[in-house]
Amino acid sequence: MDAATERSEFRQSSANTKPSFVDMINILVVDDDATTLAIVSAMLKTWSYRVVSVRNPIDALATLRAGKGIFDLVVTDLHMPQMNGFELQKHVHEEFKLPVIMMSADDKESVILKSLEGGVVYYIVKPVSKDDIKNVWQYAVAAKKGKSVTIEEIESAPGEAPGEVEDGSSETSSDTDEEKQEKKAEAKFKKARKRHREDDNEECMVAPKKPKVVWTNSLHNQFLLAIRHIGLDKAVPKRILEFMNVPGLTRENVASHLQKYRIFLKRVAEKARLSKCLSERVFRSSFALGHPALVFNNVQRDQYYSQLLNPQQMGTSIASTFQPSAGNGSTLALTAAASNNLGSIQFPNYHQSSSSNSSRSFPQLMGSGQSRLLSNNQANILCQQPMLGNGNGDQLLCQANRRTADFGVQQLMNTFGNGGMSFGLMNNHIGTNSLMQVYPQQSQPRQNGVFTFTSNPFSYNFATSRNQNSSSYTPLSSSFENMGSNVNNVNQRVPNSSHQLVSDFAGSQILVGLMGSQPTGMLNNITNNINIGGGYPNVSLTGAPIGNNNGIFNSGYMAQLGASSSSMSSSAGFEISASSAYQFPPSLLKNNGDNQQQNVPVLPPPAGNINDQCGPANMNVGGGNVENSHSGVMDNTITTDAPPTLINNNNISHEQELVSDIDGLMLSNLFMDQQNNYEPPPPPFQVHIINQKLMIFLSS
DNA sequence: ACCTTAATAT
DNA sequence: TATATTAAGG
Repeated sequence: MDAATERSEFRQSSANTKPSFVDMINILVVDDDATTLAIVSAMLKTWSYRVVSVRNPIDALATLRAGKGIFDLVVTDLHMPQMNGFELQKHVHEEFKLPVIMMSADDKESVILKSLEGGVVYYIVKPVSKDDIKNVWQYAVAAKKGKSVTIEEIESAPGEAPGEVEDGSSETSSDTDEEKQEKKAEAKFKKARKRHREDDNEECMVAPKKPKVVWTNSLHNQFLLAIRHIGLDKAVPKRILEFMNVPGLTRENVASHLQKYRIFLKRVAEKARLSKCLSERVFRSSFALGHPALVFNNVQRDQYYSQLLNPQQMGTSIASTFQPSAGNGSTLALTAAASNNLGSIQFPNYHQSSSSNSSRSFPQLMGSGQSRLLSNNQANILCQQPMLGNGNGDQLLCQANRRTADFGVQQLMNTFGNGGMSFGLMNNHIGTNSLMQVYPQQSQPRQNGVFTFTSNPFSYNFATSRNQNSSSYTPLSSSFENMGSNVNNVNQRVPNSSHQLVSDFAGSQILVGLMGSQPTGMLNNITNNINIGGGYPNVSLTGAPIGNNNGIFNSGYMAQLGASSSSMSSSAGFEISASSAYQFPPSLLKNNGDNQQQNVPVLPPPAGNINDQCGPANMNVGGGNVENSHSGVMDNTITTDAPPTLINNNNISHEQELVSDIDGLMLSNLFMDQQNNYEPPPPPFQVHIINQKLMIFLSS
């Protein structure tokens, strides 16, 4: 590759296109896990890199020795039996002076920092995405320039082009040797590039263009890490740049991004200020939100399938893209009807029976647009959760997992008096009512499983609940007279430290309702699968039993996918929640004598063909026993005490049938428009629970 | 010298 | 739309 070729290739990269010379770049991939190794290698190859993969660090070093001079870059796993990635990097650095990229599922900041400080040029949190590795050529090029430019540097003309930022840090900083070395290489890289640009000017008078920085998730995370490390108040472009230590990245790039980030923060703060229900504690909460890395397309899903089979390293990437729906025009059309100050909820796609209520709209999801910045990775200062709410102070806080400390705080603030958490759907009379509560989604260990959604259940999921000891229930107001209440085991359990995954579930895209519970007398241990291959199977749980360590499981699932979409970025908030209350259209209610229920929905006519694998019901919303043991208080409600049980089309017990009815109703409604026409189903998606992480796979 | 902000360009 | 650039003021 001659200089001109490379130069033009470099320019091509300005449009975020991969320069074709990557097919000259030889990458050694090291991972003891064959699956990951294969995946990463394959991904690299799709970007036209030359790839050699080895299963262990020893082989890696041997390969490097055997092919001395061939390789440009080493991509290695961190955790390997013979020698970990750190050690391998040291060896590679000492012996071959090659740049090393680390991969690991470990997204702990400390580990990432240690890696970077140790000289790793780039840290990729598994799962590795194609985008993560698309541009690794930059590291190879940077390193090569660092070596080859030395002589040219002398003859190159001094002076910077406008906009080109001199890396003054290399002289002034008190960095480690490794850092200095990297910075040196970086500076050389820049100078080399600049030199080429000058060549351009001479040769063809084409104004050179720097490659436009694409703020990939990982890059953004590096940015956030830097800010977190430096402190928001002291985080200025230069320092961020120094900390990020990304070859080719300029201070202007960082400044631009920082500007955007600050605008975002301001907007979030302003939104919050306007929300009456938002107390500071909410802001301080660490939400398990926006872990968009958990939302995958098919390709990524397939990769995860592989990893599912090799669960050695399932981690959550801190790299995330968080794109709530409201930003792309898919406003969630929830309406809240409230004739009194207690509020109620109306779902948009069925008839609301409580005619006395006047409707008012829910606003859009908060945090649309630049929502990646909202994602809850550790460096997100505000850890803000997007939320629904209306101008009347009603808030639907989509809260996912929270840290232990927050529970304490939250509970102190909770004036509902029923042991529940005071968020979820709340109105502006917190403390004076105990109507609607969506309980916090708590981190609970859960087993792997795969939900397959072949259509789009469209519902919100609200809860009333019983308290910790299951002895009393949150009363429902008359304004909810038609609302079924799926009372689940919402007893709270403060997750222990090992469960306090802030990244456990996505927040705004995914609100997970896998709520565990302390064992109570009313709850049965659960080992059942949920709706496996039968019943109302469009939500079929085809995986292993889901439950927590105590065998306790929530009894309700609902999901909401706000917009049908074929891409991650335009997908709307997805919600799965355990506890649920639902308002049934009166036409679909019947009196179920056996259960003395006035509000038992009738299964509506199915849409389309029904067979054992498809039907109007797309989710199994709960299961187990349906009872009405609280008629004095909740005489219009259905409660499900037991965890979900297998629903079998061929042999449905009475209780199960009831639940099935609910399922059918709910889910069929989800696809009915106001005229009771069924809406076409959205693209299929899947929900996977893998190693306590919930992932949504959207079809692409 | 660098940062911030706003406006505008690409 | 996201990022870059520029200009002006601190």
